[in-house]
Amino acid sequence: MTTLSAIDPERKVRRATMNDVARLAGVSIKTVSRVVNDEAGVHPATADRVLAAIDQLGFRRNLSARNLRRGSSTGTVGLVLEDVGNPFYSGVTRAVEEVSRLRGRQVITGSSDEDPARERELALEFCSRRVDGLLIVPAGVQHAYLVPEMRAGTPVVFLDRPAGDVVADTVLVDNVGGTAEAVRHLASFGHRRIAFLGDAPDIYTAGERLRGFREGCVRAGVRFDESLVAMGPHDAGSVRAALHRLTTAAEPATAVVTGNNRITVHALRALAGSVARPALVGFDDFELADLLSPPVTVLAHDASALGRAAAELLHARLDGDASPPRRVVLPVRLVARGSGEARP
Amino acid sequence: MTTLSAIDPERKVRRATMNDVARLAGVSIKTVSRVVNDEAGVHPATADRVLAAIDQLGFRRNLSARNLRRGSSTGTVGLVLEDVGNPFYSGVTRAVEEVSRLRGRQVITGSSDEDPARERELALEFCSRRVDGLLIVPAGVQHAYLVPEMRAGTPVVFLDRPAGDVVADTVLVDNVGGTAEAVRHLASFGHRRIAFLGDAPDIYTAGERLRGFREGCVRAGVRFDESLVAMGPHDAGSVRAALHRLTTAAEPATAVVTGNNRITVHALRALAGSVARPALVGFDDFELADLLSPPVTVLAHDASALGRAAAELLHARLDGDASPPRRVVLPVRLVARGSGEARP
DNA sequence: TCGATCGCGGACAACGTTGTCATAGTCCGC
DNA sequence: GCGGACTATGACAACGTTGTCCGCGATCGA
Repeated sequence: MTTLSAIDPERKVRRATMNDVARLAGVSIKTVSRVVNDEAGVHPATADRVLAAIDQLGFRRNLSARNLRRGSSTGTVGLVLEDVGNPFYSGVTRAVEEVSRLRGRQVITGSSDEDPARERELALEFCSRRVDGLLIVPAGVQHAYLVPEMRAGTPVVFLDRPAGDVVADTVLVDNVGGTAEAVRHLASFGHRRIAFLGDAPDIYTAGERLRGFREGCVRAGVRFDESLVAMGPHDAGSVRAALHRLTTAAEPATAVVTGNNRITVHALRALAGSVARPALVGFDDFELADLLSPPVTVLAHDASALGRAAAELLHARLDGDASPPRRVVLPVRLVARGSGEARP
Repeated sequence: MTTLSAIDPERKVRRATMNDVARLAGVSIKTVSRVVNDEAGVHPATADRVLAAIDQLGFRRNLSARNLRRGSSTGTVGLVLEDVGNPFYSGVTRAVEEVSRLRGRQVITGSSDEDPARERELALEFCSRRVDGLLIVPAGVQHAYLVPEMRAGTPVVFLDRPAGDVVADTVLVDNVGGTAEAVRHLASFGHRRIAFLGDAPDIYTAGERLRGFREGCVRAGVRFDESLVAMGPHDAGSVRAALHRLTTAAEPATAVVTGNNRITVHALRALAGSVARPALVGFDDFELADLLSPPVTVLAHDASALGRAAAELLHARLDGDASPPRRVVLPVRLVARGSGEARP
């Protein structure tokens, strides 16, 4: 095994083009193209010469040029989400990558950090790169900026949250049904003072989950108390403060529904060590929830399923599916593990 | 707010080009180019006409063509790792994205699933797309295939594991030192029968951590016992089986060092509920480790730091840094939380 | 033996953009 | 009124690739 030097003094070597290969092999550039593309009609001996030249020069065809010339697919898909670092979205990313790979496409990702301007910037940048399609977890509610792109034939699928003002394929999870189920579950154990701790209400999922919470209260015959709702806290400190307020009020909450995985984790950390812990059901499943004590009852839904469904929808569009836009709602399952089963 | 139709009957609209814009605005294509690129020397009135035409046609310049023509940067970076879905790597991805964004580059990712062929395929595919640089978590040990690319000026930075047979920038964590420290820690609490549960030994990090384990034993005056080493198990079942074997042997292990986050999690799940749990120190930190009971002592290192260091090294190369290849080793910190502090 | 066919290879244009250079018009000072 | 400097714009080629079409020699069928 020889160890090869990485950074050569002879740095500024121009990349070999088909022209260079053709010259070295003593054929025309078109013949090189034929060899590279496995086209028929090249004499084996000629092909060998060409392949040798390709090898010698380290030639690698320029996909930009190819795509430009062919005017067809660039073999890429753009994925705009909130944060690739969040385990939930990284699960989505992985699934999207998986599906796309099977369809011969690469994934370009970008994190919007809940900033609508950044979402737009990323999506349009991807369009400039002529991605074949876009998968977007919307940060904002205005998506008219995508209309020219969609009209130009770039299919767009929204996931996790719907678009504000365009009609397009959308894959969601059952936020309302899930949260309502959490309330029903807690009420069935006798809880009457149930709090909801959610993210900023202008985030679609947060709003929907609050709606589900409200509906769940109505259905379970539990009084919906505005003062038991805290929308917005999503970092450790604010979650801790909100939780403190909710559990030390005059009529304190005996149970809490947390609106997403991050809030759940912050809440668990805030509650660790406290004596009288409220019962808790968290939206989003997370690793090790089963190993905590008490194990955490969650509203589970599958990040992979979400990514897979969205990517498959997108690829169906790319394969020519021109049916009306679809809205897919994936189920949410309550996984009872213990934290939601304590009596008040 | 008007709701706009997504999939039009008038689908097959060709994307507008600068030519179309030029025709509509009644100027030459070059003038459009000037407006799009904010070049000086265009009459404001002309520029307005052009901008109006751009807006009307939904023109968005084709970056493929631009990059082809300019022959310069494509503004992309390729990231090949094992699995974007793994929280550790998604942290890396996020950091890489962050750094790249500040430098004006997009990230294309691909998961190799520990398959060297797939790693190679992905890396070369990225090269065909003319990424400005490559970040690779090697799956295999042969990287000679990258030499032509590196010679052609594509900088490559390896992260988390070194390359097999090329000299290039590399960012690693202190695997040996970390694991040795774990052994020292356990030994200081009186453990003499310490087991190591690692991934397949042909994975670099697994091998290094085993080496660190061995060194740690020597230094701590603990007998290194081959029979207390299990290399390879990395799914729930095999980890459970290995753990069972190690803790029920004639001279059972009283403490275990687990070789990465997945193995740690499987081990914790296998040990949950068992009465006499061995002390445990896991390589890689993970969310909620502090909330388990007992809280899990880990060898922590920062995924973000790893990604950031690698991405910054890469961008330094892209900015012309031609110094000899560097090897950066990031520290590993033992975070004592409880699971490693039980006496035998 | 002659025309038809086939296998192989090449010349050329085009994809959408930008760098270079040219040109027509305007304005200034002397 | 004229040279020169400057402004605004355009014509053209080129980036690296592939599709179209054409040519040349060999082989084949009648």
